[in-house]
Amino acid sequence: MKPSVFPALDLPNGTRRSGREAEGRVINSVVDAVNAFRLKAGDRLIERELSEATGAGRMAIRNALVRLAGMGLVELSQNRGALIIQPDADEAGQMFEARRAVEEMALRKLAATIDEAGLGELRDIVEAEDRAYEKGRVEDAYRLSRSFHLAMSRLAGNAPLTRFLEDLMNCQPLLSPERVGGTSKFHGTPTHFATIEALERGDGERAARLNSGLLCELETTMMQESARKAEEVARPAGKEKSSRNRRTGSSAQKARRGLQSPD
Amino acid sequence: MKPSVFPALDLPNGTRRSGREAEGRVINSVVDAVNAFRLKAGDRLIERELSEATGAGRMAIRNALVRLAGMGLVELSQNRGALIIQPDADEAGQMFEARRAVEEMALRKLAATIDEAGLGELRDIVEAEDRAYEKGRVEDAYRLSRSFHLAMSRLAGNAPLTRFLEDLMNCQPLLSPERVGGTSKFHGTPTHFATIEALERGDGERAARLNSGLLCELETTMMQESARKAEEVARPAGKEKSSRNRRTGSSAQKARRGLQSPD
DNA sequence: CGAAAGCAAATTGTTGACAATCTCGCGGAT
DNA sequence: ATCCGCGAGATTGTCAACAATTTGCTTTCG
Repeated sequence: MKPSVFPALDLPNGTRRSGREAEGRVINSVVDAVNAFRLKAGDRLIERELSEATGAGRMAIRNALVRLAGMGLVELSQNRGALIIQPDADEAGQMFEARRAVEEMALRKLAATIDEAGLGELRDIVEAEDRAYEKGRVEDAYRLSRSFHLAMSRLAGNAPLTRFLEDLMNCQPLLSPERVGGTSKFHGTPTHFATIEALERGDGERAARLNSGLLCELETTMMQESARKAEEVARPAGKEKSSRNRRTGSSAQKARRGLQSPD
Repeated sequence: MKPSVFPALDLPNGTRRSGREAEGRVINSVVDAVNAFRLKAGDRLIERELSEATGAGRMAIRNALVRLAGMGLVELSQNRGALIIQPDADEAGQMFEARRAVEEMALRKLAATIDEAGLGELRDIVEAEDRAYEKGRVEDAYRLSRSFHLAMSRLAGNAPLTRFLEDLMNCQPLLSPERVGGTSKFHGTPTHFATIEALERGDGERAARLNSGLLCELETTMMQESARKAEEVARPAGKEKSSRNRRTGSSAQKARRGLQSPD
């Protein structure tokens, strides 16, 4: 029995195989698997596997894949199915830049409009994030950091920008070969606390600057991580013409199932 | 014979009924119809009609509708098909705000990176826009203005932000009951020229300020237009509890075919 | 031994028929 | 006269079978 990238997800007896509900289940499965690093850039999404994992019918799965493509998380190619996108360094930089633009706007607006309830919500998230870091629960910390940035955008009250930010954040795990932000190297909570303080004082400029600085740090860290990994890979087998060649490569695509098996 | 919302679009003999190509044809038809004000907020998109208009098979049409929903242009509801979205005043404001955020970022970046070729491209577009205005070709002027804003974003070199801006601009015709920007009331080319000059001098701040100011003016004009229209409609029949009620209304949905027929 | 051709399995794309649901006009009752 | 139920038609949702394409392996030839 082969292990699946997706969690067991035993279906409650009455769960429908199709419909809008099933479509959402598929989308969540993929997004969660990407966020948990069970799916990596370039991995193939095979309809049968998704069907077995989520219990959804083919129609629901195909719709989900089209929507995931619209979210920019997967790439559809004719007769060859769906791949998780493989952003190169340039595309990754653009995504960070877009995140900065969206969050800057949100923070400037938020400083002028946030109320005590909103501040409380943000504080609760960052405190939970801090506790998760201290206890070494990187998975939770990662999720809470994500919640924090998303909550800032949501509280700013711009739905289209928030949806866009959500899409960008779903791509984030694909920008670097391994998780960054849960390790000792990178710890965002101090800046998160400072950002909340700035918002409290109504200083939107400072909040925006703090946040953009954090995102720049994160970007730098992830790029270094990528470069290090790329060098490691290039050392033993230095014959590849370009890192982009994996896209047409054959057996490399097979490296799925959560653990990479480089040949 | 009933008139269609969609242009004739005689299919070349070898045109396929399905596949990626047909999907794109359907998407373009809908986007074009919205931009040309042949489709209005709340209109239903019926699979059979789309099929007849574009020559696409049902599969291609359903995929296209899912993608259009992802673009935020249509709303899908179970067993009831696809409707063009009906943004209320608040949602419309958010879309303008999002546009300002994206274009501000693009212009600040562009001022530092644009070259003579880019400036030439922008100048060509605005000059054509100006000529179109003078000759009263509002359709062309509208399209060229759109091209101008999109070109600025594209030249700034951020693909995700440009795609997002494209989606936002596709929704723009739905934010006001009738075309704004081709009438004598609103003329954007002087500001467009000034923005190019600012970019030429490397003054990104001024370019961003000019553009945001233009967008604010446009927003104000469109909101006034909306308010005026709403008042007109409310005068004869003042019993509606909320403008949002049309969403569940029955016969009002039937008001399609380019000309509205209020009962 | 390496490379090209070919074959079989796996995967995706498409179609048509059928089922489920919604819409809207019609008729009857209050 | 108005409201409620109802049923035919229209529209969307689902499925299973089939077609087309790709993929990876094997075979064969140089």
